[in-house]
Amino acid sequence: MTKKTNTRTKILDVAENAVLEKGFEATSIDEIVAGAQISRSGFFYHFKDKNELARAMLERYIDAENTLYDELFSRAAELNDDPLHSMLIGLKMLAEMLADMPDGHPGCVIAATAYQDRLFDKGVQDLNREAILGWRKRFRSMFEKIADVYEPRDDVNLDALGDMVSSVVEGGLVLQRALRENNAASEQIMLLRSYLKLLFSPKS
Amino acid sequence: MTKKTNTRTKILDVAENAVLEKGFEATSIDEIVAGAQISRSGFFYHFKDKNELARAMLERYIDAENTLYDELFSRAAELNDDPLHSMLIGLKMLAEMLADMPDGHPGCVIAATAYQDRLFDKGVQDLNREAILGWRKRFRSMFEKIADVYEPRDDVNLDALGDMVSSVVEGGLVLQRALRENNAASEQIMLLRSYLKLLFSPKS
DNA sequence: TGTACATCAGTGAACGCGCGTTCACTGATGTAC
DNA sequence: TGTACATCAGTGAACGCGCGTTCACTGATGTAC
Repeated sequence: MTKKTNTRTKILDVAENAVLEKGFEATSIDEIVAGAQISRSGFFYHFKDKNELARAMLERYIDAENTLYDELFSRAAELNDDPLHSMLIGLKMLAEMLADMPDGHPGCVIAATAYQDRLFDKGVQDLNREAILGWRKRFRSMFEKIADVYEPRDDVNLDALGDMVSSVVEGGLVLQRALRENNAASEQIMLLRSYLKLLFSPKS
Repeated sequence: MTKKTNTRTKILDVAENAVLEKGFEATSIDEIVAGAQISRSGFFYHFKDKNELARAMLERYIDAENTLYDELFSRAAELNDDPLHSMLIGLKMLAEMLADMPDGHPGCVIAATAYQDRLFDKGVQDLNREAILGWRKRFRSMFEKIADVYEPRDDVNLDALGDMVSSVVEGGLVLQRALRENNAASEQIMLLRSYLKLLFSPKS
């Protein structure tokens, strides 16, 4: 890793923490450069303005989340061949991961950005949208494989069901933040798991 | 209504719209007073500082949400005596209400505040927390009445299930905002409804 | 009914601080010949 | 191997604008006697 990517990463780390704590607008460049131990102009060497920082943060977050889902559900698929059971294992692992974070998951950059989107240019907003559409597609295709084996016990829109994973994660993290209860998000994911278990359980 | 409450309400209306669009910090007092057609000092006659505006906005939003839930679920109870079916009717009505809003629900003040909580004093954060705990209690007691009649088909934490209503609303609104699809929140509520239907369906 | 005073619902100008951004510059490292 | 030049990864000082907040004031309405 070059020196360049080192400093850049440090800026992004510091900025992400600050933005999750108090929002993008309320996070000053002064504060970021203090945390990253560079000068104000050092920041502008790496990012041409604050909007470009937002885009970079969001891109990095989305990549990390995608990598996490890839690893988690391919690991789950190794543990069980059945599409339903490997999905349930994956969600359990996701819930445990969230619960294991001592001070709770830092929260989701998506939600923080969504509620301040007018501050950003269209590129940042589209990034956000494309990420969620990507997760819809990912989970929808998993649910289709499950539905091929287990006929759903209720008539559901598979796109909406794909979105439900993102929705439950986002909603759970908002709750966790507002309640200051570190297991809120993890419990909501376990309820989503319970729903899928019932929805795809074989008819008796 | 006195002139005082008129102007105050107008300030809150303008502020709420602006905050939902771009966040609290990015909403300037200049912009609020322009929308409410008063002078900057007129604002400070009604609110001693920006933090007091945040508290008032949140209080008003929570009251409105509580009134909405009261009306909706008591209307649903009139339509069907059975606790499960009246719950399902109430959720359907909630989903329809969200779908009927032409430009989508304005979004949730709770989430916007939760992701900027370090900006506010403890009173504002506690208000947020108490509101969600109130909704937990409200829905938990409804689920208890249902569980008395229909034995749940899965072992669920009733507090978490009570939270799930808030979580699905919040998560759905985040999605709706990010996706720019006006029916996202409403569809997520219909999935929650589907879950409750399966969870409390009589064993065959 | 008249007068005196108090409160309400603001106005308008000013202040100072912090913010994002710019600009001229610099020392260390890399590359061409 | 030496020299010249280019690029990289920043520094430090300055700028101007917008922000939240204050303060002295004001005209309209309400209340006491």
